[in-house]
Amino acid sequence: MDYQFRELESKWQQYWAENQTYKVDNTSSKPKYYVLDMFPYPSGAGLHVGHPLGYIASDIFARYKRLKGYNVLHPMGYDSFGLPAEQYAIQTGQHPALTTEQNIATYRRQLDQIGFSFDWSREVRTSDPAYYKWTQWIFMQLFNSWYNLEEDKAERIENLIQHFSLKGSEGIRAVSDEDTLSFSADEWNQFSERQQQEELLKYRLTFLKESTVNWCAALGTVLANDEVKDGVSERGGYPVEQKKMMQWSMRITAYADRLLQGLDIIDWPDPLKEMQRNWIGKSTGASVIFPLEKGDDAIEVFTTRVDTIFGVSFLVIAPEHELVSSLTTPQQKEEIETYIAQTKKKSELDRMADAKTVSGAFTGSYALNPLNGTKIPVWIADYVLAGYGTGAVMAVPSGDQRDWLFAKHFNLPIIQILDAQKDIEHEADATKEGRYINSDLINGLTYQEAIPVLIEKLEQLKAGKAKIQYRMRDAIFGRQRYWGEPVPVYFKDGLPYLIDEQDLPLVLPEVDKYLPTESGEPPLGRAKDWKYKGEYEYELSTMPGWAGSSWYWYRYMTSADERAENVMAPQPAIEYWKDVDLYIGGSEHATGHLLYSRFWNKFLKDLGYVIEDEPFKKLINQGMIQGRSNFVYRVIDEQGKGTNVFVSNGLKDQYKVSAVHVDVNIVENDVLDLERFRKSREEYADAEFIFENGKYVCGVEVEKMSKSKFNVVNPDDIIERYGADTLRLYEMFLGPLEQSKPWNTNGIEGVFKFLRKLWRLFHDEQLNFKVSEEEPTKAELKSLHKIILKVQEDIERFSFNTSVSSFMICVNELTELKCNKRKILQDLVVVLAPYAPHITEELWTLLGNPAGTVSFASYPKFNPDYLVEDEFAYPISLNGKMKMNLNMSLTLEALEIERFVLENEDVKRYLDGKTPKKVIVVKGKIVNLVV
RNA sequence: GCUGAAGUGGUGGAACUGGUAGACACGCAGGACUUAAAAUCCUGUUCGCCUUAAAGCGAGUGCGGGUUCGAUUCCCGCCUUCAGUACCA
Repeated sequence: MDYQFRELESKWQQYWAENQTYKVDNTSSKPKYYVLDMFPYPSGAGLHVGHPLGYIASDIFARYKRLKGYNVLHPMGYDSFGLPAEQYAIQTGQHPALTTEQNIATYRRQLDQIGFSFDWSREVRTSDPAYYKWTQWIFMQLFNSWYNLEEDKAERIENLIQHFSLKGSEGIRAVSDEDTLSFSADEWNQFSERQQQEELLKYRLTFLKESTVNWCAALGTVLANDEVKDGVSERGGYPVEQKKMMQWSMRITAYADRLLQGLDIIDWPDPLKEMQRNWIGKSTGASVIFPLEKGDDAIEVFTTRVDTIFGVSFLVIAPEHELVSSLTTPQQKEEIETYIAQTKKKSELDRMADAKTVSGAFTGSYALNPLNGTKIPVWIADYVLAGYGTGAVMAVPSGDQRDWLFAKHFNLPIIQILDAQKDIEHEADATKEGRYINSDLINGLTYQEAIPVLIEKLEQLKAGKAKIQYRMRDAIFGRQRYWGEPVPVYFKDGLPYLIDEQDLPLVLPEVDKYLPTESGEPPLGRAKDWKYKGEYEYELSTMPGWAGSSWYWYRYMTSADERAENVMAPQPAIEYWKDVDLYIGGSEHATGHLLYSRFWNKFLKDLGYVIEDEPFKKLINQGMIQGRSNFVYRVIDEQGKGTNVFVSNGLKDQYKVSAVHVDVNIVENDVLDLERFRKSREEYADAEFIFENGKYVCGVEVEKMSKSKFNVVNPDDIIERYGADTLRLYEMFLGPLEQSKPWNTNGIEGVFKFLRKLWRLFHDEQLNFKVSEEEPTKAELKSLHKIILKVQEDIERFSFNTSVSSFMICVNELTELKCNKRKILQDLVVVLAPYAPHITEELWTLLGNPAGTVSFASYPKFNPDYLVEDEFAYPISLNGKMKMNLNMSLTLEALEIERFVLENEDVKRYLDGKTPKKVIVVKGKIVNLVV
């Protein structure tokens, strides 16, 4: 039989499904290995050829680990809450659950035909109430916890309440809001319920807070910082403005330092770790309090260069700073108000674009340098951000370029503070070298010496202390949307309370429309009779997209039928699987999903629900698959109108043309299929062409893969034409997994030919299955063991593309050797099985093995003896330039090699009578003659 | 601006710890089989020079330097592309 990939692939896919071949047990004597893919949002467009790239890689890895004797967990599911389904619901009135259901069915069908070894009994969907019950449950745990800095971990809120009632607020070191009260135990006990709850809210790890949020009017919701790109929403590109709103937040900042430290122990790509470090943005410095010249108020600043404090010639506070109005003197009032009005008008985008122009206004008031009492003018300027630090900076023009520009612009003094600073008349010099001058008590000291002196002095004066500042903000945890997890909270007297645990899940109610209410409340406000215990108002916002994906890998640890109703994940399962050994996904989740997941994981660990500090031990980023668009060039006539004449790419410069996207599916190797082009659109029906070399060649450009660019390639089409094994191999063959690259179907024939060639090794001329029982030759064994070693090395360093080439080389060699020996082919089948599971399953069965067992065979043992050579064709180079090869025995030592080489006639000819100055011999590698 | 990644034939890419640059594949050209096409197979294919040919010579991994017997690989400077981030005090 010929290689009938269609029959063969569907046969095995059916077999695997019916026999639950990839169902995994939570008890096994084998070591565990957990391979996870970032789960997809099931969009209406279905999978394009770029989506499965990472899944194929992880599947190869999972299958390889199985062959290596591991018990492998490789699950898949859907992040099925999200905006697109809701936007679609708004437009069509169709319930997002229905759309989502349909989209998942499409995804499932597409995934199934690629031949993944997923254990589907463990599937999760974040929008399934049985799943989001536990997302809500985790929210409740967060609400019922606070962060104890003494223990450096989260604890139950009961501990805090107990402490308050016994000792008051004394001795509590917690991550909390700024405005916590100081009280005695008696005072606490006399607080009303309301006062107590209000106070506790300042400590809870999820809490309600008035915060400035990114409000996206077009989407009708709040967005997290990582959902806003360049001042517009990441999804849809709508404008985003700053707005103050009461919002649920997550106290992720409590974990900032642990999130930072954890990066050192996980095996992730460095750029990704770097992104997380930047996002967390830890800076070490000091807070310094500048008392005001008049009144009792003071301005607190954060600085990383407290050593420059004697170079401070003015303070700058953010226009939103709370002291602005009290600082503004009557004479300056108009100027300040004009400036504030002006900055308010500027959008985020303008502010960014405008980074170079200096602007600001003087308040008219002065502060005092706490160390020497110097009078310092206080200015406002929008380069100081209200949200970072204290919203105030001490300006040191001689050491900071921004301050320098400001000082020059407004004619403020520039004070030199280090003798090593040079040319501060022309720009700031941020050096830490040299010794201090003009600096009072640190004059003559170095940077290293000055810091402790200053910190001590500031503490003594109660005017400052060493401080660590983070850029990361607490995460806003609410969206004014319908299609998300309801927050399990109701309100009594305006205060939030959790619903009873036994009332979980709080199921998403039905609404008549998926739009905000007339009074501007979120869509949940439309739900009829939706009240807790028929009485209390529920929270109307829903959880953000990242909620459901922040713990899902634990849900996979048991199959659907084993999932006990009363736990997030059963303890024995967590103890067995522990963490994810390999996580594959895109780097676009660097500061969102991957940070939030680590945060929730650490929290769950603090409370003792999970075991590992870090959830994802090793992570690989797969590169993005870009689209590769094709263009035709329409000739424009003298009137500037488009004609129906199209000119081939190579000749387009001779005409006035406009480029038009053409569907890549009617183009092959950049040559246009004219018939299909004419049929593709009515206006093209009588198109005429100007050819080059008798063909119409299309132009090419790399762009995002999208429908509007007609460059989407659907895996279904590839599978229909070449089969899933070819698709899998080709996606890997395209290049290194981690590199972004455009999809180009042009080379796929080569991979397909390879599989046919492999098939033919097992068959005679008449395509009858035929293998020989003869003993293999040395050459055949060498070829086999080369591939055994190569694939093993490649997979372990995630270099899947090089394995595919090596498979081709191996099959080419075996074809050349006319090898059809069972002892070679059977091992080759196992080595190839992770990459091409269908054809290998078939060949494995033809070889007489029990059906469906190749996945659990043993990876062949590599024997280095078969690769030992007795001879080597040494490259002989002259001054490092390769000239010729000379065959020599590998037993020869350096001196013998040198003699042999110098006696060779051809070498003598190259030397042209000269004697080499030096002869470099590297045994088994190279000979280099230096003349 | 800062941080990170990358730059190799017509194309995707290989060369893993400094040791034969261009493996493997696509495309292209030529050939075999065929009435023809498809499929399959064979040969060639970095560029330039020289040559009827065999062979030979020279250049060559973004650019300019350096270290080394030897550099795609290490070091210094620069250019370009992509990604992240953006007045972070």
